Amino acid sequence: MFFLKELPAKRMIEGYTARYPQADADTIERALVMMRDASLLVRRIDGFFAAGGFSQLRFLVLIVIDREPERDSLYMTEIAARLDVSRPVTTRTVQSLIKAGLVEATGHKDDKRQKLITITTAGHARLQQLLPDYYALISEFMSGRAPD
Amino acid sequence: MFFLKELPAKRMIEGYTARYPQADADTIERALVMMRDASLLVRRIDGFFAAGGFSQLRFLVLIVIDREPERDSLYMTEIAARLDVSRPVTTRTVQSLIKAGLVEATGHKDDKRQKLITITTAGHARLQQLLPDYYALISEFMSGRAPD
DNA sequence: TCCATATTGTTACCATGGTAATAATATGGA
DNA sequence: TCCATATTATTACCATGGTAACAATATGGA
Repeated sequence: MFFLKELPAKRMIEGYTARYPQADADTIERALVMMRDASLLVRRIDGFFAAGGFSQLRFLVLIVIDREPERDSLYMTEIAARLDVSRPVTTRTVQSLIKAGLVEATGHKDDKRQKLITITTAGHARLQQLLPDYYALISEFMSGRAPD
Repeated sequence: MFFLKELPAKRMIEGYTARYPQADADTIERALVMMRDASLLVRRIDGFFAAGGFSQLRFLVLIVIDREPERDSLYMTEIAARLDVSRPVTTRTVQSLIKAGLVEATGHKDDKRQKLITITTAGHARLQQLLPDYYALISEFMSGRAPD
């Protein structure tokens, strides 16, 4: 997360960057605007999921399994890789999804270390229920934002 | 933070949004790209500050006090408001800055509840030391990113 | 004036991200 | 074959965001 309600005036960034020619003020300002807008949107999304006792990461776990072509399940490590999140966080998130009955785990047929995660019927239902509101929230947020 | 290494193909978003005309696929994709890029940049910045035993939020507290026109100090609530961060987090962050000797607190002249936070000489030095690398990091990140 | 209400900063606690270390299992080269 | 090494998932713990509740203090209307 990045917080700074009022971004620095471009004049101020220029004052800082004048000594360092590799950092031009326009680029810095674009980055600060991006981080602030993204943080506000993430905060809104987190609030949306938290209100339903859920979380964005749990939702994204369902998404990456659901959208996998040719397959309907993924191993823990594959989920971590597709989400670019650490494996301990994947463990915790998937366990909460199992507890909620939205996914289930089965063992690999010969590698006993691996766990195959599959979305349950309830998980698919939850995903379909959340998607429209999720997209509507993003769409509504973006409509109130200056174009890039 | 938002994680999803591979964003959904626009075709997939269209599949989801076809039923919900208010959410057009281009807008959604733009939001997902923004959140992913911003999360990657924030992660890089957090790593940069953590490597020096610091944090982005501590840095931003110094920034908002330093850049305040006509004044060289701010009250806790003012810091929280300018950073759009909760007051408990402000308390904790400012306390760590005090412990590090980078800011100091004095009381309001008649309102005994309020605390005035001022940057010390060491704090100004730290700020000047961090700024060039901070801007260079952002600049370098943005140069490897597709334009909006 | 004085008491209900608001405000300031803090504490306590929860959620969710990370890294380091570990146990169980697989693998591959001597 | 078998032992060093790698990989998978997990546990333990840390950092940093949040809200709820609190004590101290200020304020304003009856």
